[in-house]
Amino acid sequence: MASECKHDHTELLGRVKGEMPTDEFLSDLADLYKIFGDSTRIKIMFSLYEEEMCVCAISELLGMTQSAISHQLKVLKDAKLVSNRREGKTIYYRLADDHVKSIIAQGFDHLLEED
Amino acid sequence: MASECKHDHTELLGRVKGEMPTDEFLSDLADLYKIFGDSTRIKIMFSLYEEEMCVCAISELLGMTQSAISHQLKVLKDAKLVSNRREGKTIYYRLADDHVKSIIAQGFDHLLEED
DNA sequence: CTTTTATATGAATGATTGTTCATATGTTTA
DNA sequence: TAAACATATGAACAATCATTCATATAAAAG
Repeated sequence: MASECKHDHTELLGRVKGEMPTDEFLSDLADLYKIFGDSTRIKIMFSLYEEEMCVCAISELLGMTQSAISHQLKVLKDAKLVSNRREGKTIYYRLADDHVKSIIAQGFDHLLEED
Repeated sequence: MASECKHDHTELLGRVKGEMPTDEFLSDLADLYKIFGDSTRIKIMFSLYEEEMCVCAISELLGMTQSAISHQLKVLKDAKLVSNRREGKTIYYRLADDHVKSIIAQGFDHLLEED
């Protein structure tokens, strides 16, 4: 399956391989970024950046159905990127921790700092 | 299309809306993270973390076909996350800048710091 | 206890996307 | 210039996934 070129990479590959995390770790890392890689979810997380919001407020803000928002909130919650609390019939969501904020801010800066 | 709940969110929505970037910006942000959200691409970027590598070395390292690697390198290059140089028949790829490293490192830390 | 309100969820569908296969491009060597 | 080598790329296929629709759960109000 792999390449069939005639180069000799044994030295280089040995070095690089030694510094690579496990496949499992790298898959987890990809899965984490995958969650940030959807504009609906990004918008939800941005909405929650400053304060908590209930589901219907988010769906109103984004102009999307309550169902679509609930599905994405579930994805975010399963990934522990948001948490929630119930108050009567209403459920309020908030960002899980400051780490989420810093990841958003990081990509934000990257986009802004492009020539 | 939007929610039809009876809550009054006008005040909240006004506040949050004022701090939200444009849809276009948030889509670009999602697109950026989408690129990090694939384990093959993450592995490629990690491979290039310390030093440049040619295509066949990467495909040998990851145990994947040259074609698959080339396709993903194109995605990474279009997003300006990697750049390359030619040396005879061989083409060497490297990370475009330190921003890519810091984004990777950020997610890395997030995974490591979980309970 | 029935109705209303707020949210969650399963199934279906359409769109996106990663890999493969075949082939093309570009460079060196014989 | 013909063959070998390194990489790129278009088309096809399979798999993933975001949204929709219908419906379920759960709490409050009447």
